[in-house]
Amino acid sequence: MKGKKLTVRFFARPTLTVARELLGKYLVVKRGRDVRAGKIVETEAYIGEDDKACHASKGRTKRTETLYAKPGTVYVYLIYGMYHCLNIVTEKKDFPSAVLIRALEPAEGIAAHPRVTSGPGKLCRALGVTRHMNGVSVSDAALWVEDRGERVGKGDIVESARIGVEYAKQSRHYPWRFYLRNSAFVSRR
DNA sequence: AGATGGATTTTC
DNA sequence: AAAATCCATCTC
Repeated sequence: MKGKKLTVRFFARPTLTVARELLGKYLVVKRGRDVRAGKIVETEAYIGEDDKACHASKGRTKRTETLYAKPGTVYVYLIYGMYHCLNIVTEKKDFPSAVLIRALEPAEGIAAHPRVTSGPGKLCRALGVTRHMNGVSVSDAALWVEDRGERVGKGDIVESARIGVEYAKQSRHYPWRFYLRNSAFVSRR
């Protein structure tokens, strides 16, 4: 199955819009002949230095530099020493914002079981994504997002508070997590 | 130079 | 409830 590759322009828009519209799109990772893909079923938005849950709230550092890159840039970081999280930078260069990919429905090259991609750390392991991919662009040949023509209606999308960022007190009031209502592959069911 | 603490997952 | 495990960032 082949789809239409999303351009940088798709990501150069408000982060909440990108987070919503990524649902139902396909994330594809290619390494040599090894192609792995999955439908995006859960995302979270992280927006700007004022967002306490966003890594950029600490300012521009070596680690967060990627968040300030061009839209469409992939931001991968290591968490808890064991897991990687994959984000795609949004909006515009020098404004730190990104969408965290939290769950996939396996499509190609991944076991079709919710267990392997239902969570940001797990899906990176399933896709073979590591911090070495930090800074690559979705316009490169290693990783991209494509539209396979699946329609996602407004009623298919559930909004909720983000996971694991309770310390950012305001986060409770910002429903910046989005997932497909009917997906069995969402984390924290 | 040493301490600290995660946008997680699994297991006891 | 707590371990597993590493590195960017903070503190001295």
